[in-house]
Amino acid sequence: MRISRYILPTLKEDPSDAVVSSHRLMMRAGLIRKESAGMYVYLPLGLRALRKVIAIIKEEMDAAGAHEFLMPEMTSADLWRESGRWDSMGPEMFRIRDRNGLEYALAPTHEEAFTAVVRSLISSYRDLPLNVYQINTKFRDEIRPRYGVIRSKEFIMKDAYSFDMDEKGLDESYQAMRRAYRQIFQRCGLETIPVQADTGSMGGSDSEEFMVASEVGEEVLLLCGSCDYKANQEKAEFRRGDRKGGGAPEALREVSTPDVKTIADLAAFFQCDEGLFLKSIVYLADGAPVMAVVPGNREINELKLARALKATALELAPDSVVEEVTGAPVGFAGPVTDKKVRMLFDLAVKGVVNGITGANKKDLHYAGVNPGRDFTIGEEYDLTKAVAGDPCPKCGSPMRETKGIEVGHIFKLGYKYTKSMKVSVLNEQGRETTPIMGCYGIGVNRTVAAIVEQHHDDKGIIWPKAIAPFDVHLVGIWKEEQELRALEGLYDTLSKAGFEVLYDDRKASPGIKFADADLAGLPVRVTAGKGYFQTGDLEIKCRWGGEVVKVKESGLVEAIRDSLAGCP
RNA sequence: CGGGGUGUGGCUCAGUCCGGUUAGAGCGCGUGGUUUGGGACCAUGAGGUCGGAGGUUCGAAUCCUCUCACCCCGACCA
Repeated sequence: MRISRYILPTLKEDPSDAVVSSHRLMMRAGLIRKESAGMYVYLPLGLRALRKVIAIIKEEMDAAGAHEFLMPEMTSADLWRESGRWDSMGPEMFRIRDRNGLEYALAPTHEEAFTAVVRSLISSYRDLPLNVYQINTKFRDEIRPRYGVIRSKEFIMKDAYSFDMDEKGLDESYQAMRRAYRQIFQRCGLETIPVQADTGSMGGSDSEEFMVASEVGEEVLLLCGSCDYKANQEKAEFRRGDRKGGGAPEALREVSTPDVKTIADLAAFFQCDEGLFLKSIVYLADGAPVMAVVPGNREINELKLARALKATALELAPDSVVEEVTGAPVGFAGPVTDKKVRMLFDLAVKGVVNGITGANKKDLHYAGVNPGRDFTIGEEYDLTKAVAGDPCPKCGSPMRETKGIEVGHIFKLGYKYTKSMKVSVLNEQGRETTPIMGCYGIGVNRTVAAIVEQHHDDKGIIWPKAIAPFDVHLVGIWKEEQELRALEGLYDTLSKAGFEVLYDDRKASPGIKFADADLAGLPVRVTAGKGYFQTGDLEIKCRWGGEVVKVKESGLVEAIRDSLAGCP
């Protein structure tokens, strides 16, 4: 491609609204433009990179035996009503009506749509297993789109759904996707951290997220320093064993604590470790009040709590409910009470000796609180967030925290959709059987952004060769028309050799051309200037580093191949 | 939704506090010329309802009210 006839609107300065490097560089290199908040235009160069990622995903999905579909992006409300998600999805789903008042969703995901087609396509166990996928636009009314293409309202996703006869089959489908995903990201030149993840309200057992470590990541990961335990914070467990307090159990006593409500206030007031307090927080789980009791030095992991409760909706109870449940203003709740409220205790609570907790009376706390004697631990779960430094649940070594961008997610869906949408096939015995599903997503746009995030320097992008929009950046530094003609020949040679060449034939100063080449970040740069016109010397430079290599035209193709081979 | 911030030519920004001629700079763009191995130089030119609406005033980019958009932090969300 000749740049003189291409669209390559590079920017010398950082756009004022881009705060992360991938967004900045994608704008500056002329890959994308913003249409409005959370919506982006792909310019030709950006589209080429996007298509490379898509091609790799397709190849690997097909190789794994999945079948590509193309689904409507506007999906009928009836479909969502069947699964029950028309009501449960909430405002993140765009809903529209046609002129007759019929309701539709701009699909944020396609479980229903795929389940419905597959239902019409299968009737026997012989039709399974089946893995179907598409690469298509998704719409989500994000509360806050940000980081350019990393979190947008409209994005491209590869979503796949597997259907199997039983859990064993599902596991095979799942493992096939685990392998495919590793292959896909590896081929994209993207180093990902597969972590154990929560399956959310979907239920199901296994779940793995493919994360790219990044300061701008929106998820927190806990990684063990010595074994292979990796989990996102929503799921992460940690080894228990901490005993708080000590000595002989003291008598339960009331302590006047006027206006001392928060854990920090309490720690200052009682002059003791925050872990000695039993923080008691009232939630509404599907509308019913519950009290969660955790050590004061720990944060509640609401996902773990919701899972323990098997609740679909969990929210902090409003003050009025707290007062009703505890009989005291907010800040004085505790498990030592006669009131009948469902209580869940974190695993660490039983290890507290002579703890301190709210007395369910205004301005009063109990000290010398001992589990078992002063209250009964009925329901005990892991309810707290793991943080950096906590011991690994597998090996006990301290874990560290990293932020990550989620680029892929695979999980076992279970029967949620096949049951609610009444999918069944006949098994070998001729009995109706409900297939079990798996679900596998990749955020395509954010994969591109993550690659840029992972591979760049202060001058621009450094594309892995598999994703680079072109293979070779041919920089022609010419003055005379005859020189330009000679460069055309060179461009022709390289194109015929099978390279995708971005050829800078512009009448511009060398500085501009080199700067643009660095920004665009194609893996191999070939420079043809004075040396070429005088002695036939060409220069090859790899964007990934290394020295400038001089070659003659006869050895050029070979040298480029070598250079590309040396690139990630 | 709460808090904070920004809207001035294609881009990055100054000017706004303290109202006062034809609204500025750099980059980019057009033309002519000189240049040409790391974002050249000279000359000349085009391009702006100062986000929008209303108001105050002799006079508004500047003050007031409303509104829209965008960015950041948080909340929310699977």
